[in-house]
Amino acid sequence: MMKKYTIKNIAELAGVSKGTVDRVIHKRGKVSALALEKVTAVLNEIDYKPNLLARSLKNTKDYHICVVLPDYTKDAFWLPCYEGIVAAVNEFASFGVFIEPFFFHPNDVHSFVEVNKKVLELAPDAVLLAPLFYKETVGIINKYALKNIIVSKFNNQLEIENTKNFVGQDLFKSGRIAAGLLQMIIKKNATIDIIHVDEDFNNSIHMQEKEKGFRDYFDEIENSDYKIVTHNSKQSDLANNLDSIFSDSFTSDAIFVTTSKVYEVAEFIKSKNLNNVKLIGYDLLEENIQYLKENVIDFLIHQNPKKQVYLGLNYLVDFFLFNKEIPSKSLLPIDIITSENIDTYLEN
Amino acid sequence: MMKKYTIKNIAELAGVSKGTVDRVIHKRGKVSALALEKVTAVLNEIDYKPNLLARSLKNTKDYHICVVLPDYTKDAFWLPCYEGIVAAVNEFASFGVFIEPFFFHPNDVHSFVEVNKKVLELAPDAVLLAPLFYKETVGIINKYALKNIIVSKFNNQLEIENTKNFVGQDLFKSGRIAAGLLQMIIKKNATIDIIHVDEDFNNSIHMQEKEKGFRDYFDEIENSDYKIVTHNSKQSDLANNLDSIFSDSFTSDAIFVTTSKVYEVAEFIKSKNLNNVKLIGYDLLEENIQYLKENVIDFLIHQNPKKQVYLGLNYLVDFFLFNKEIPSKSLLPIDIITSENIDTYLEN
DNA sequence: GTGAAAGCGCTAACAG
DNA sequence: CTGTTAGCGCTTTCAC
Repeated sequence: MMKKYTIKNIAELAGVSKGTVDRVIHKRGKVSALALEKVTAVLNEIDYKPNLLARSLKNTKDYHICVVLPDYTKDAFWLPCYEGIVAAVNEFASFGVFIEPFFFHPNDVHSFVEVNKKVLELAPDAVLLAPLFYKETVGIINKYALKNIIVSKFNNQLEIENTKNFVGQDLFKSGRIAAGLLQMIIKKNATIDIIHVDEDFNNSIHMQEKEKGFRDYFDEIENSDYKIVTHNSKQSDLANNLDSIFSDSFTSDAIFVTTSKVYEVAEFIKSKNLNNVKLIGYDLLEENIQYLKENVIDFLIHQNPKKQVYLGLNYLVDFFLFNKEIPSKSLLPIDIITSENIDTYLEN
Repeated sequence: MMKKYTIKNIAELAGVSKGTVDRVIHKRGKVSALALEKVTAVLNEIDYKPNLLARSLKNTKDYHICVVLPDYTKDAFWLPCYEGIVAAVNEFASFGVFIEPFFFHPNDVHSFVEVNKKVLELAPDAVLLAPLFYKETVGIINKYALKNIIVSKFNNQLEIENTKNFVGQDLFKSGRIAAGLLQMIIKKNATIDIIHVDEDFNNSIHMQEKEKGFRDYFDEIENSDYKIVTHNSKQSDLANNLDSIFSDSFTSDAIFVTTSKVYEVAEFIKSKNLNNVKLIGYDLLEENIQYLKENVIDFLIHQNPKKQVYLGLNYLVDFFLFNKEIPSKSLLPIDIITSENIDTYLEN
């Protein structure tokens, strides 16, 4: 067990003052060659770890972080993100960090732009945002950059300059995972339908990436002939589309829904008693959990939105308070959820 | 956005001194009714959050935590635990917390006792331990308690008095999860073998709990007749036992291995070309990962030992530094791992 | 180029 | 019972 050193100790050992030690440690210059040498000699001898609490205390500055995300009353997918924010607000308030959520309408570019304008005027220290709309995000991010506001993204991995980091999942892989799971529980060369359910198509890059991964998996299987058909459907047209998927001339063995709207498909399957149709989709919405427990949905893939937001905020806080580096990208594990392990995730 | 208040602010608002405010906040008494009233009035008005950095800085005490766990060179299961320790050591050293690992031999009660004796003499502030041996653990924990050393447990949930908390998983549930996964990929009323592979039987409560959950799941399925046979096998006898499981007169459709030694079974299955036998087991050991990727193992259940240790340590640190409460029990999510999502867990 | 000193917010010791 | 004061470790300002 080694002794703990403070700046004062080092100053004494090197025969200089605390101020000089500090200048050396932070490379602030204005140090004579001799002093520099004496201090570095000591530093090399011992294992000095600055006391991060003290360092941060000195900096009595308050930090302000805004989170820009879709309104969870419009799309329940975003509810856990809000919970992540609430958790972070409580956790970090005691350290002088204020976190504030700002909501936009998930299908309305205009509200996205407006809300970002508002945030821009507030000039917080950092913004964590769900960049649903590519073009508009590019514009707004540049404005943030001009004001030296740090921007982090979560959930949607748009390749954009000037952002500090991204927290989310690898969507291609998540598509492959869905495919791997389905393959295990369906017969060889089955007929599979991919359904992209979304009100608008702002989510389309997301969904396409998942589809690519899904198809990639089945393409790799040798001597096989799975029939995979893709459908784009607005939520409102879904019933019609499903009717035709299960019409006399067609039928489906399994369905992969690329969004959290899988409960809509589950409802249809349950009502039509299509008990043999395998179903896989995304996210732990109330309705999805219900259908999972009833085994209408076989698997859910957990995108962990709460953790995404919390982690994104945590990175920023550690950066501000303790100068910790932020990784440019953190891809979270992709959790497979069944009716059996769901509870262990909900307890959290 | 609300203003941030300090003790000084409150003192001014209440017309008393900082000392008095501190006494009120910490209920240290020795405060006149009038002063008490004035201060509480102010506290009710505003939302005061003490600056935890400052509070902790004042307390210049160093904390010492010992982790007692099996030697990972004897059983690779414990390697990630060690990694969790290393991560925590680096993370928390800057806050004046020293964390030190102590290893015992996983099959040797004696070494467990000896190592705990050594730790006891060091008299750290807290001990995080993997309580492999029930009886001996009870004895040692009482000795820790006498010295006011906080004890936390991880991995093995022995019901023991005088411990601060437990981090681990619900083993019964993990057995059910294994069952649910197998059921999806085997034919109805298949023959299933449960194999408890372990050198000694110190792990037996662990394994039995998993078996209970596993059987519970199949018992619940109506109108079914799955044939489930349990085998206890030392690692050294495993080949013989497997030979008899797959002898002419018997055969198995699926195997559930209740420990991380599933790779031993995988090796057998691969060498005998038993391609149709489904296999599920525990933990992300190198060998297990290899067989998972080759699809010899169908599923692994991830017990997240690294996270268990890190979280256990994190609780202790937050308790020491910031007085955060420690939950008496935290059950981690039970992750389902396939050849497709394994990489997303390894990147971490 | 360097040291001395002040102060971040909180706690604890001490004098009154 | 209460106010003042010193000091945790670090940073920053200000004389010299």
